[in-house]
Amino acid sequence: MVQDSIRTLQAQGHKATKPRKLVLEVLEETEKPLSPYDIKRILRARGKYLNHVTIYRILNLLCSLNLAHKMLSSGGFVKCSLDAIEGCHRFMVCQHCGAIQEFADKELCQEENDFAQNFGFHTEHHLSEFSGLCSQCYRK
Amino acid sequence: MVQDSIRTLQAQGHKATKPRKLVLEVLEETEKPLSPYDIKRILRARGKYLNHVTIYRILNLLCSLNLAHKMLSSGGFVKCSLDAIEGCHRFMVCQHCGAIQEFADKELCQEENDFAQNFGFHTEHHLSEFSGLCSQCYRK
DNA sequence: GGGCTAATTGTAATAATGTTGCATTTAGCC
DNA sequence: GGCTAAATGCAACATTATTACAATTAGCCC
Ligand SMILES: [Mn+2]
Ligand SMILES: [Mn+2]
Ligand SMILES: [Zn+2]
Ligand SMILES: [Zn+2]
Repeated sequence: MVQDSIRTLQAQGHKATKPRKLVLEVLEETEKPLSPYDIKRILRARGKYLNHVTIYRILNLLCSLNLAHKMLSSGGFVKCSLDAIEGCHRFMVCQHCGAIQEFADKELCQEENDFAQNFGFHTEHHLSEFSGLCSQCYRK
Repeated sequence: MVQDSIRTLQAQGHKATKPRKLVLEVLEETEKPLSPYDIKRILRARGKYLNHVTIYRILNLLCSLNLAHKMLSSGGFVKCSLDAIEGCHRFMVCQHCGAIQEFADKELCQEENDFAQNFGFHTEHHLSEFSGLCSQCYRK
């Protein structure tokens, strides 16, 4: 919910501005990764004008608060729906329809940590992205 | 080894050109993610001049043959050292020194496939990146 | 509600990154 | 050593991203 994100913003001392609400709404409705200029175009089509500099700044802020995430493969931004496990960002991306599905799994984190440990590597953050077909697209 | 990559190139019907060797050498020596323009700068400092368009094209080719990989988090390119499991690209990145370590693990792939299956998602490709500290940097 | 002020946004200019079409060069082959 | 398809270079352009500073606004106080 956009409203939840707004509350988190305010709880951290940031203002609930109109541009921030607009960006959050677009991300929430679209449910697909969007570039800053995608967001600008979508808003323009609705008669709302945001400067691209503003959009960049808003996306940076949202990511720093884990309210949005920059997709690894495409570089597009999505709204985070889960309270991610600290430093862990995982998504499935349908390569047919583009829909994304966020997920989290403590066990997977643990196994990855153990695995890396074998290399002497001390893991702090996990990023992972699966691409494939969502259930709807797979049926076809 | 650069020589291995060159052989793979030729085996696939591509030419072993001087620019391709230069790009492979830089990637191999550096062992850190590099942008196309990073590569251009490094070569220029050595008195070698490659057009950025050429570098883009070489990196595209190398990635399409799985001889290089575009890092998820930074967008930089690295030389692949392993014959990756089909459609699976995994790296650890030291957030202190920037060194990267490629890895592969069939079991992890299987677990991820199973996990996604619970969402009805049919996984084809796995991308993952851990960030943390390599053994050297961790000791300090 | 109306003013105050720090936070936020807009503007303009610039930098960095990436792409395209076509001329020129070169690797691999005979 | 020539031939030719493949690869590279060049020029122009398009897109994406950042910076400095001016204008606006959200949240707060009264
Ligand atoms: Mn993230
Ligand atoms: Mn790859
Ligand atoms: Zn789908
Ligand atoms: Zn390190």
